[in-house]
Amino acid sequence: MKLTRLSDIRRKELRKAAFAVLQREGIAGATLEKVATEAGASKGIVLHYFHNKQELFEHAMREANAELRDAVVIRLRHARTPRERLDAVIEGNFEPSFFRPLICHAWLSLCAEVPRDDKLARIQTVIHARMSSNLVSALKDMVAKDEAADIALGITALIDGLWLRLGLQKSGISSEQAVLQVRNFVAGRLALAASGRPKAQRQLTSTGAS
Amino acid sequence: MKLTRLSDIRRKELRKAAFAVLQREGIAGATLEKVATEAGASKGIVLHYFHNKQELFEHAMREANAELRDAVVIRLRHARTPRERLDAVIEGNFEPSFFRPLICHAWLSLCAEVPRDDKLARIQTVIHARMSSNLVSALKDMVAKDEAADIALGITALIDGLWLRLGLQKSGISSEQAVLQVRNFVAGRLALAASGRPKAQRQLTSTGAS
DNA sequence: ATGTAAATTGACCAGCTGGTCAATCATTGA
DNA sequence: TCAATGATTGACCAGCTGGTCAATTTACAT
Repeated sequence: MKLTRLSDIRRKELRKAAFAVLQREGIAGATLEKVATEAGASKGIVLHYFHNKQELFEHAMREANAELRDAVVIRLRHARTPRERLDAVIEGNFEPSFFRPLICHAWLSLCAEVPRDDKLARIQTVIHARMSSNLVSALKDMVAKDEAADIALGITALIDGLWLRLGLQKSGISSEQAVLQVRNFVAGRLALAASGRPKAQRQLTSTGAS
Repeated sequence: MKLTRLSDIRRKELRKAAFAVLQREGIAGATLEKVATEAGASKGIVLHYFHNKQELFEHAMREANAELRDAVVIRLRHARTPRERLDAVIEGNFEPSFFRPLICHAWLSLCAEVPRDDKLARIQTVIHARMSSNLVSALKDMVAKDEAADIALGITALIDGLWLRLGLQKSGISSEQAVLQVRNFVAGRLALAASGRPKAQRQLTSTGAS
């Protein structure tokens, strides 16, 4: 009854190596040979533990997300009030040790393949569902249910967008800036929800985007 | 004095073909042969008009962005008040004929290569600077200058995030939803700015994201 | 018409790709 | 001790890649 079988260790090493190569080379330049070298092994061993290239990178995406998820879960454990749960999700998603351009680059490369890889798409769906669920669970005590869902969608989009900025802009933003930006978004939307309108404004100032 | 030299026409065709292939195949699967076939030409002709593969896709990114930029510029031309200019930028970025998953997929693939292609990085910088400038120019009449910059950053990130959601989620969001989401963000932040604090809240509820 | 420059093709190449496979090497349980 | 199982390697392959190039066709100014 070994807690860590050798195969599990190797597989984890290879997943991490795959993600590391993705950071440097992008999806177009990430080859099995490079992953093997990164892990200090031969190409054959990679295909011994993973059925093919696609499967390897699917596991790399799972691995990377698991770390982010844990950052949120740990903070969520210490959260008591809805507000604290909200902050746990927000801060967890910008955990300074993860909120790094290189990690964003690798993540972007994986996201870019989502349309052509059903497994990757499924992982994305799960990630988003979990995030949405966490957020709505905290928000449902503060605003109406559908308003909560709408704000949650905004938060997830804003988080993704701030990550994107980190990866694409040379002088990327800091973890603190990002957290502050999301907190202000929430504060603004909550203020709006509290200030009268049962639902946030509809096309009052519309000039017709169809 | 021809308005459209043959070479310009070909180059435009090839840029569009490159972007179309990017939509289907992603950056990893986009080959010169496929681009040539998409354009109804031979591979040789692609390299006759573009020095190499990288240059081709750099021009593809410029081409795609130019269309989005024009959607904004046209709306901006009819805008009189700061509020209308704001809406012009927001609605332009979700122009229904462009706000499509396939376009997002191609765009994502290009963004994923930004870290390894200085020209792509430069284009991204220009795009973001233009967007930021447009937004701040409209916001500076409504709030303090640095608050305007901060809100503009939030808007750009939110727009990017909503695009990402469109591309990654099976049941993507609609153009109208996206516009509404950004409008509510702006309304919330403006309400916050007007309701007392000279600058949006700082770490009042912080639990320490370092 | 005719000569020149540009457009276009397809053959060609060396290098790399993901993936297979037979042959070793290491571990371990009995 | 020794068979058996799994780990690991490196040789090998067919197919595709970006890129070059000489040859041919087309367009056009004179």
